[in-house]
Amino acid sequence: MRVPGRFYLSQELMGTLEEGAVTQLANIATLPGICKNSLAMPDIHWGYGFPIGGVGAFTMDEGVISPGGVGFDINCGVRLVATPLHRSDLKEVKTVLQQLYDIVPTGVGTKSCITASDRDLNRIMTEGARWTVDEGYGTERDLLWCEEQGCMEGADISHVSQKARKRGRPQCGTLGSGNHFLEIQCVEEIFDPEAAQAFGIEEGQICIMIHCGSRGLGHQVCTDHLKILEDASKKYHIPLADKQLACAPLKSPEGEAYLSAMACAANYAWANRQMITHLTREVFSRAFSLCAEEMPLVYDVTHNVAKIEEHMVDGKRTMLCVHRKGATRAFGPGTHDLPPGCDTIGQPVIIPGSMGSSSYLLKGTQGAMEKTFGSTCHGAGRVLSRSQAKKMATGESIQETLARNGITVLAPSGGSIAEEAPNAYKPSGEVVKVVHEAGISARVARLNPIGVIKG
DNA sequence: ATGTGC
Repeated sequence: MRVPGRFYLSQELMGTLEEGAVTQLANIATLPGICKNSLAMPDIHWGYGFPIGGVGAFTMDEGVISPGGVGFDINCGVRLVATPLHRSDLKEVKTVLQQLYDIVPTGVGTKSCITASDRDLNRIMTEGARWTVDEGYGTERDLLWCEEQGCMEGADISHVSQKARKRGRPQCGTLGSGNHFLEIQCVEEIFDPEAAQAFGIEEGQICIMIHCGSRGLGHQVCTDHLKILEDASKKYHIPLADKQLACAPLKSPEGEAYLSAMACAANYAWANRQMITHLTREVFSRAFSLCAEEMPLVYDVTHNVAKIEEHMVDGKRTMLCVHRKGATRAFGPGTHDLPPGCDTIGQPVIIPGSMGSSSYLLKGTQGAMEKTFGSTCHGAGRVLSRSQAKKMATGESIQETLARNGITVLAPSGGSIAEEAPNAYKPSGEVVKVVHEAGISARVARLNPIGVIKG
């Protein structure tokens, strides 16, 4: 190890720590150009190369870029959409949930209501959410309340394969599967009234949370470039503790090619979440006569990406490539890329809970800038594998249990519910408590699900 | 995560 590995965990979560994930945290610290520490958030679990919940920052001169530090679902992320509705306005959740389920394509291999043309796809990959808004599916304001305004610089479509394009074309505007979801939630608790007001959130308010990523396109970009970077690791004589850490110097043609293809996939994911936002607004417009302006975006975060950012290292401003894999940016007050009116507050941070458990709205802090390259956790984090979870309970029994707690769940199959059982994940409240107490983000609000659409 | 698997 070139630097120490550091993780954030509580006594309560110690039992969830997998040895393999700790090894992966150590492996990150062996890579060239690693800066200060390899880091793990309290939702750490075993992943491909990097652990999920892992953060690694690398210097531009000596450092590397690794697809294993981003994940297969490039720009998997979460957005929160507000409504003017109060919980008392939503007595019958089943009808509106069914309408959402009917309009948002859900599950593996599903196709969108629109198939993007080749020219559309070029714009989706270079302009991200801007494309969706320009097509009439959203407002200018949506872009302001989105990390990077929903578009990452440096996207070069020449590094995205035809295979990736073919998979991506029919999928813009689809939810996907696994832990991806669309939830109708209610703001249960406000911890920080000033920040909640700045973010446009109040107690009792109905919101919609959308969790999804770059679908088949991002997956294919990752697969394609892993192959290229496996060869590049040998070419540049980078010793790998694990083949899954395939990487290339940031300043190499192979490294730059991955970064530009990754940006294309990241932009696709933002266009995708924006399209799903539009579909959601269509349903609420019909059911409650609400226009898009009455359903503003609270914020949109990515939790699977690598970004070139400036950070203070030993008192010096330093450009770094920060890999966040199952980790969320949590920029504090006075940083750049904060949404309107949030300069003294910090960026909104959205932490989805597991099915049936609370999600959280946090804010970024100065502590995150000092300790974690402006990063925090991304969610609950798995404790049971999908196959283990499936053996514990049937989808139907989980659905019944949640229904008794007033939560309606719609999913393509019982199996997809069983894989995402609440007990397959760490308790989100405990994960959030750790990042709050460590000062790497701060609680603003807690939201509880009322209706869940699982992918 | 994924047209789910060497």
